[in-house]
Amino acid sequence: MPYSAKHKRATRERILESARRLFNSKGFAEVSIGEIMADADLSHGGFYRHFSSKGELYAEAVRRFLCQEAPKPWQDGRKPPSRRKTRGQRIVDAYFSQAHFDDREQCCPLIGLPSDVARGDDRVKAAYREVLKRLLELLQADLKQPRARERALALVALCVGGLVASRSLDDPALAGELRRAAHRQALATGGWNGALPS
Amino acid sequence: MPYSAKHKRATRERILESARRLFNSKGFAEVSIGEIMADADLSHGGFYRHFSSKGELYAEAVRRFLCQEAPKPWQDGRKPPSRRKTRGQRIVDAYFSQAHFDDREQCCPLIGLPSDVARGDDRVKAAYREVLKRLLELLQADLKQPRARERALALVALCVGGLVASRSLDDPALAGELRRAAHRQALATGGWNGALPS
DNA sequence: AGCAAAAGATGTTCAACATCATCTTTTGTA
DNA sequence: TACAAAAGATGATGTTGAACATCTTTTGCT
Repeated sequence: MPYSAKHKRATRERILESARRLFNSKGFAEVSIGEIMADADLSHGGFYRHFSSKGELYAEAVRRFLCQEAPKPWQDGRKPPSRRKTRGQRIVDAYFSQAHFDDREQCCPLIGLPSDVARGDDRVKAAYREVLKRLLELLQADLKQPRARERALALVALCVGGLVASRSLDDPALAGELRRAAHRQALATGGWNGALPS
Repeated sequence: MPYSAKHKRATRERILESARRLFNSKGFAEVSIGEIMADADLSHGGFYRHFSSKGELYAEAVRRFLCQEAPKPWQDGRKPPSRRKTRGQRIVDAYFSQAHFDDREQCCPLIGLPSDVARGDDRVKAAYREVLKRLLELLQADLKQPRARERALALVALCVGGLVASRSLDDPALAGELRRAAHRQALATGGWNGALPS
């Protein structure tokens, strides 16, 4: 048997990785298989050795994206971990950071592909739900206050809305204002207070 | 000159109306010109008597949609206007209503087409900004409290995020919970309190 | 009524693209 | 080193849809 099984898996990963980035920044219909394969340094024809259709690739790529545990660039902890912050606050801070705002490819999938998810098949929707639930549970666990769940839900809405809306604005000043206001509100909702980074 | 100028304008409106609804529920790439023209009871060929390209139609339709003043179904005031509510609260209540959630075609454009706007041309982005600003100003004017602008900005984020995220969920119970939590939080942020309608 | 000009319908062209068939290259195994 | 089987490349096919050319219908005007 030629080619190690490892190689095939690695190639498959390369395709998925390219697909993930391209779909996330441009959306399903705006990306062609040829584009994805070229991005992965392959010819378009080899595609069907790995996936049976564009839709299957999409579901798989989005699912990977939504479920991957790997830390994103905007989640790095380059700054001193600042032990004064709770986990929830760190999440919120990362979420509203300029880096996250700017990162089209690695951003939180909850905001990266809202409309495609709505159109996607069941597997995609299920993955979206899982990710949202995970974020929700993280936040909820952090809030010791009464009505923690409701607050956590509101935080999710604030995070998603703050980023989605500001992403859509062509006025950087207004976009920044919106993002920071949402951030500040999120900190208040979480019961976290202090200076704003980013 | 055959056909009254009125007729042409009316036809153009029909096309725009069909385009608006279809684009809003399915997105740019997923709708064909033929589909739009059929929806408007016209053949695809006549399209170019009114618009020079699909992109132009899109920009125009979205712009119309974003800027139209006509009240949407979910903004109706069928219930007793309840003079206890401020304008801001009425907006927020309408925004988070079940009817608004369900209304794919007439929903607030800020949540209806987030990803298409990001890809759209400058006119589309400018229109999006205008709408968001208008909503922001409405809310801000309603908040007499200190930091009214910041609160209004946070409200916008809550509204957009609450709807976008819950729209993407395949679990109706969780979606409803998220929507109601965002609603409740919005009421608190606005300084409005009272029972929740839906 | 007859005409002309514009609206709308019908059909064509062209490009993009998903899918697939087939050919070539690579590499593990004997 | 030779072979074979799978990976990957090349090229073909069919479909879709945007854009456009051209034909037909409608209707305001004389």
